[in-house]
Amino acid sequence: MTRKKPSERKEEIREAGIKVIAEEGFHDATTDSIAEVAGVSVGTIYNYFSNKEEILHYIFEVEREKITDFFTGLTASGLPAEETIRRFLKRYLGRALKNRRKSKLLLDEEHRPVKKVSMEILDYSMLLKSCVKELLEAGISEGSIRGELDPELVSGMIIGAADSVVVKSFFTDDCPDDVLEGASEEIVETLKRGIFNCEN
Amino acid sequence: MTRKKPSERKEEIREAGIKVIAEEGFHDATTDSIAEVAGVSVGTIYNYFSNKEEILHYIFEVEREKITDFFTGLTASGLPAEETIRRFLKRYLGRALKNRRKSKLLLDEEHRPVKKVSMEILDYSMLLKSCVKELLEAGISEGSIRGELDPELVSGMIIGAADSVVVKSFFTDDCPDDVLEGASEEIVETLKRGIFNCEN
Amino acid sequence: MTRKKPSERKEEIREAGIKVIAEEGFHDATTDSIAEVAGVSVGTIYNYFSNKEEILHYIFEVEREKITDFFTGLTASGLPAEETIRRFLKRYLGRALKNRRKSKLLLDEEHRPVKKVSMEILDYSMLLKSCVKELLEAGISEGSIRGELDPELVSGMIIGAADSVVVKSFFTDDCPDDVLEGASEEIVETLKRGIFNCEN
Amino acid sequence: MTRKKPSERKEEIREAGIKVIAEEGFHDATTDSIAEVAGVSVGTIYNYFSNKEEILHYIFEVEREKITDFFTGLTASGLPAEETIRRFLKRYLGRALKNRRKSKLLLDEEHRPVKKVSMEILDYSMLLKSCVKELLEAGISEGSIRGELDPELVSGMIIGAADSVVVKSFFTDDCPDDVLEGASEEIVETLKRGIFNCEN
DNA sequence: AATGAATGAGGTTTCATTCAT
DNA sequence: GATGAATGAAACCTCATTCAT
Repeated sequence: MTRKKPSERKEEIREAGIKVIAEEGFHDATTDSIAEVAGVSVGTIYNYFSNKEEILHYIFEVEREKITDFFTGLTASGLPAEETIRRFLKRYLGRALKNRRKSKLLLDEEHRPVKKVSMEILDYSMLLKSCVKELLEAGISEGSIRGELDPELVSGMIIGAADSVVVKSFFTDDCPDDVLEGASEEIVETLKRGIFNCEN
Repeated sequence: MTRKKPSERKEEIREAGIKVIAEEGFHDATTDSIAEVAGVSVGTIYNYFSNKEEILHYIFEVEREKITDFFTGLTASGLPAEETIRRFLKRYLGRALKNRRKSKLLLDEEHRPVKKVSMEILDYSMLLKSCVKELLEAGISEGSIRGELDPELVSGMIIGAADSVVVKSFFTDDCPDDVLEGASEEIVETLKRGIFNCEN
Repeated sequence: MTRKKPSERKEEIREAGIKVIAEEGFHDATTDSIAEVAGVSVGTIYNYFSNKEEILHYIFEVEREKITDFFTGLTASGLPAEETIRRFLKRYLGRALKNRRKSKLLLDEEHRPVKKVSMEILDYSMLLKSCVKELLEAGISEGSIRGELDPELVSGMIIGAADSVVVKSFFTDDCPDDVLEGASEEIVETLKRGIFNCEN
Repeated sequence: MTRKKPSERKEEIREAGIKVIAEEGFHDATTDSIAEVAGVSVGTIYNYFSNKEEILHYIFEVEREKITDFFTGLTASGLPAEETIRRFLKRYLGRALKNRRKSKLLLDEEHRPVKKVSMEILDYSMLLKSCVKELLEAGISEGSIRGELDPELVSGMIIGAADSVVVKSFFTDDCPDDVLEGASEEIVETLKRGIFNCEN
C-alpha cells in the first residue's frame, strides 16, 4: 500500500472499525473485515493498535475527546445553565442523528465488559452523564436549578430522553434535522414545566 | 444425576445463566461454565435450549413476562396515572436493586444484536419504555398529564432516570431499600415540578 | 410400550434402521431417530443391540442370510450354471428394485470401515461376489463355462452390471418389473455372446 | 511455518487428506490428524478449504480431472473402440494398483451422501462409467460393438470387473504390474468371447 | 511500515451410551 | 423390559494475533 502519514492510517482504521462494529457488533466484527474495509492488511492494524479491543477504546476515546472539547467551551461560555443544557443536547442529538451508525455502536457497546482498562475510561455514557451533571450543578450554584434535586438522577433522565430519540431514529427514516430541533427543545421544556397538569 | 422435573432443570440453567452472563458478559460466558454453575453437564443444557443464545432469550423472556404480569395488574387497578407510574418505578427499582447481578445483565445485554428473534421480542428496555409510555398516555387521557408531551420521549426520561439509579448502585454497597423509596419518589417529584426554579 | 415378543421388537428396530440409515447415511442416522421411527425409546435399542454399529451389522446379517438361503437352494437344484446365474441375478435384481431404499443402504454402506467385526462378516458385496463365483466355478466344472476365465473377475463383472441397473433405478421412476426381466436376461446374454461383433 | 506457494500447501493437505481418510474413513478422519499429517496447523486447512467435506470434494475433483484429461486424449486418438477400452482399463488399473490407499478411499467414499454439491459432480464412479459408456457408444457407432447392447449396463460390467481386481489387491501383496497387464487383457478378452463355451 | 499465511487455543455443539426410575 | 433425562468426550471450526518476507 502507498505510504501515508501514520495518523491518517490510524484514522482509516478507526473509521472502518466504526462501520464494521456498528454493523456486526464488537464480537462479530473480525479484524479481517475491519482491515478490509480500511483498505489495509490485518498486520497493519497491529502497528497502530495493540489488539482488537484497543480499536474500540480508541473509538470511544475520540468521541470522549470531542465531547470534552465541546463541553469545555460550553462551560467557559458563561451562559446560564438552561441554555448550556439546551446547547449540549442539541449538539449531542445533532451528531447522533447525523451519524446513526456510530450512535448505534456507542449505544450497543457502551456496557461492554472491559478487562484491561478501567471502566471509567471506556464508559462513554458515564461521561455524557457527568457532563450533564456538571451543567446541572452549575445551575444549582447559580440558583436557576432547584437545589434539592439529585444531579445524577436528573442527568440520567436527560440522557435517557435524548437516547430515546436516537433509538427511535434507528427505526425511522424521517429527516433528522427537524427532529433534532424539536427534540432538544422538548426535553428542556419538559424539564422546565414538569409533566403533570395543574398542580405545580 | 437424579432426574428432576424439566421445569426445575430449565430454571436451574436459567439462574446459572444469569450468574455467569452477568459476571462475564454473554460472549465470555462459556456453556461449560454455565453448566458447571447449574450443576449439570453441558449436554443437559442442550436438552433444554437449542443453543447458547436461547438461554439469553429465555432470561429476557422470563423478565418480560414478570413485567407484563405486573403491568397488567397495574393498568387494571384504576389508579391515577401519577400513582401507577410511582408504583411501576418502585417495583422496577425494587427488583433491580435487590438483584443487581441480573440487572447488570439486563442492562449490558439488552442491545445485543439478535439473529433469530425479532428485536421487539428481545428488547427488554423497549418493553419497559412502552409500559411507561402507556401509563403516560393513560394520564394524558385522564387529563392529569399534559397533552402536548411526547410520551415516548418522557418514557425514555423516566427509564433513563431509573437506570441511572441502578447503574449507580453497581458501584456502591449501601442499603438498597432506602435508595429505592427515595429514588422512585424523587423521579416522580422531579417530573411533577420540573427542574428549574421560579419560572413555572 | 405394550409388551411384544423380543423378536418383533428387534425386527422393528432393524426396519427403522434401514429407513433412517438409507435416508441419512450411517453416520448421520442418530439412534434417537431410529428409535423414533421404530416407535421405541433409545434405551430399548440397547436391549437388543450393544451399539449403533450392531444395527448395521444386523441389517447386513439378515440380508446375507436371505442370500445364503436362496443360494443353498439354488446350488442344490442341479440346474445348469447358466440357469443358476440367471436365477440368482433375477432374484437379486428383483429384491433390489422392489426395495430401493434398502438397496441404497446396502450399496452405500458396504464399504464402511469396520472396527470390531471381521470384514468378511460385514462385506455384503463380497458375499454376493463369492456366490456368483461359486456358480461360475460350478459351470467350469460342468464344462459349460470356459476354464481359462478368472471366476473372481467375472463375478465382479456380473455384480457390477447388476448394480449398474440398481443405481440407475435410484434416479428413475419407471416400473421395476419390466426392467428386472430385461436386465437379468441382458446380462446373461452379454456374457454369452460377448460385446464385440463378428470376431467371436 | 515458512511460507509456501498456496498451490503447494493445498496439495500437501490434499495428500494428507488421502492418507488419513483412506485409513480411517471420512468420518473418523479428524481435521486435526489431517493437519498433523500435512505438517500444518488446523487453522491452515481452513485457509484452503472451507470445511472438511471440501477436502474430500477436492480429492475427487483432482481425480476426475486426471481421468477427464486422459479420456480426452484417448477419444481424440482415433483408435478403435476395443483398443481405447483396453487402454482406459490399463490406465485405470495401473493407477489404482500403484496407489492402493487412494483407491480404497475412492471406492469407500464414492457413495458418501453429499449435501452441497450435486451428486453428479462428486460421483467418481459415475464418471468412470460414463467414460466407458462413451467408448462403448463410439464402438457401436463404428460398428465394432453390437448395437443391441445397453452401454450403461456394459460399462457397469467393465468397471465392476476392474474394481474386483482393485479390491482383491487390497488383500494381497503380489506385484501389481503383472496383475495389471493380465487383468486388463482378461477383461477385454472376456468381453470379446463371452464366458460360455461352445454356444456362441 | 506493510503484508497475509500460519498459528492453535478454545468455544459450541452433537450424539452414542448409561442407568435410575 | 422400557423409558428418556443426563452424561461428557470429542469434533469442527473461528479468528485474534504473530512474524518472516
